[in-house]
Amino acid sequence: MTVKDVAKAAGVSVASVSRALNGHQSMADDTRARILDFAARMRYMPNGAARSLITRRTHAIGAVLPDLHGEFFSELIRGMDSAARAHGLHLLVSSSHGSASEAGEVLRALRGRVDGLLIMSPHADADMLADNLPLELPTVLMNTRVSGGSYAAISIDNYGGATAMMRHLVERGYRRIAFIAGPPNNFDADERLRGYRNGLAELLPRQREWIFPGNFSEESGYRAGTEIRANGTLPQAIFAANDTMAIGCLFALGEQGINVPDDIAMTGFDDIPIARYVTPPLTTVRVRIADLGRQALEALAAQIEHPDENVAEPTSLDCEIVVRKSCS
Amino acid sequence: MTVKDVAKAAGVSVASVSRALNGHQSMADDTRARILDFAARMRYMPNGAARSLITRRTHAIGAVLPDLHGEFFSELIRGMDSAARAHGLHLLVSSSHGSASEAGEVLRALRGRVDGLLIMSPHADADMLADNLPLELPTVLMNTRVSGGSYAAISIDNYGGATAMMRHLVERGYRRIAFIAGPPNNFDADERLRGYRNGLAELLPRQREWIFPGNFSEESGYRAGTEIRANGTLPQAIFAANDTMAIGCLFALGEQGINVPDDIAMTGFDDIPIARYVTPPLTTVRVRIADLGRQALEALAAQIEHPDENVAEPTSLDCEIVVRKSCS
DNA sequence: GAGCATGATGTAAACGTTTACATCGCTGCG
DNA sequence: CGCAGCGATGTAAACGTTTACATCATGCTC
Repeated sequence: MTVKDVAKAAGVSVASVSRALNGHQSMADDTRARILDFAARMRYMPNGAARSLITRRTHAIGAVLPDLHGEFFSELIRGMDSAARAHGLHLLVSSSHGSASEAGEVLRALRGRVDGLLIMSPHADADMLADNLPLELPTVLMNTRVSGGSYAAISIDNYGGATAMMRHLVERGYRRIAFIAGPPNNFDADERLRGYRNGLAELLPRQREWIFPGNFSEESGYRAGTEIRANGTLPQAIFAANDTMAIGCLFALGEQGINVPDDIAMTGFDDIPIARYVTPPLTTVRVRIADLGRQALEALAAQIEHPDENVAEPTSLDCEIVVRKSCS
Repeated sequence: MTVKDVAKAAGVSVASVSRALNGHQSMADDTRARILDFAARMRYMPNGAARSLITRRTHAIGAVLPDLHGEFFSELIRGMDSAARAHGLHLLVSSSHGSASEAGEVLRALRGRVDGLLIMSPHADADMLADNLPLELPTVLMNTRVSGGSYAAISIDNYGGATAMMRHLVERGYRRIAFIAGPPNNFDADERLRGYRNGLAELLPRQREWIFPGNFSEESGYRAGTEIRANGTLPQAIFAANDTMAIGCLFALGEQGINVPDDIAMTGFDDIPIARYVTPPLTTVRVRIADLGRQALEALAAQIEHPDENVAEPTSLDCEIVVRKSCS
């Protein structure tokens, strides 16, 4: 079923069929109606690849993500998707590239398939992008440390959120505050850690840092929770670099009979939907994840529609503390 | 940057460039190396649209989903994605089509962009599919009531899981069992409801049905939880049609000082990752969601690779009861 | 040394669209 | 009547690949 078949059936040229389908103006109304009728009857559907080839538009945008695990990405994709469909764009998701070379391959494979790229990847540094991105391909970087000029970037204000949380904990009277870190070399994780460290140094200069390793997974939070007694004295509060770890940790504490918030306060980061449903409900830093996705897509769409304009300044999304019962 | 530019630079024909890039056999090793070298230096990346046009392969598959909310879809997409990348396929996700016509549009828009389709949609009945799907496009239906022949289908054994849960509750001695239903006209929701009803009728013929409306959202579970006292006597157990509602309900019960499982037992369906982290941990029906996605994609890939073979019989994925503390 | 098989490379058609340009037939005006 | 102008339609080029087929050089066999 191609445009030719429809043309032959309707007794017109391919150009007319194309014009009828794309709603061009200078056409006799009855001709258009007849063509559309034939097209519908024949179940003709234009071939996207052929169309993309000539129009240089695919109406698809690629989202390159580090992972798809958990509610964070679910929310992120949801935000992107809703904005995408508002712009008539499709969303191509790609994920879990362990290495920079794998991430590079993904990027290269997307050439000619998408009109723009949304990239969130620990491997996305300036060199890697330059190596693997076609020039002139609209791109928005999310939560990345690459900055300065050539790409648009949008981030969560991880640092601001983490310091705000530290301030909150200190105001509530907590002093011995431990931190469960995210994966090394992860932008968000690093920024949150930096917020913890600087917050501690500024607000409680006497206190030592107390950091458990983690990798954003429930399991790593759980592990941190089981090691909490290891060096004798308990912390008064634990600040996990994301909610998922906080929940894993909460679970481990529960198993040991440690009461939250009476024995230890617990806080997280992200405010994933279930944070309010765990026991006790989790005090956390709200990140409007879906908004992040939505705004990133909007920025990308703007770039696609106005390719000549300069790329926008890096934007960052404010966070806000959500107080619940996990922190008295 | 096209194949022509590379050819010119390397002083060969476009055919040679194409052959070098695609690893064809009959080529002098040094020629190939030289071409590859030029291609790399010039940052040449083949245009996917052009390639698709001639090869009739896009290496993309479309996932048409009803929604993207919550961990269910996150897991599903993750399962699909991991299988997809194992087959060298990209995943195009599309979601939240409220109406049949909107869903139809999505399907049509995918023509020529994908090698196959994974469809999970309440609107996907036989007619609608016939109207909007190009003939011969490999398709796998997920959790749908359409059956019988023309399309491959893979489902969760919702009915079996729900009856198994009823059996479990009855064995534990619960008699007054309420059910929080999912959205009307949703295949999974209907099957689970059917499991509750038939289970009740068979195992406890004396007991009346007790059904709260819901729509799979936390909020609707919460609402059901607040109405639990409405008709005087409390149920002994509540079986929610999915975990998300069970968690919302748990939260509402907690607010009213109703103890789970001592006052009321609570069970869900899906075993989403956080089900084990709520308090009390949720007894539920485990559905291997990621596996569902993975197997659907495998079935689709098989269809794509062997288009001549008959479509496989509808498959269904067994569920299993996961006993946790929410049900003594 | 002629003929031939073989392997390397080039030429050009094909994929299914869109669109610039050409053509054609009217209408209306001088 | 002739011609400009215009609206409707057709023709064909272009998009960037892949690949069937043609060509060509090489080396081998007899």
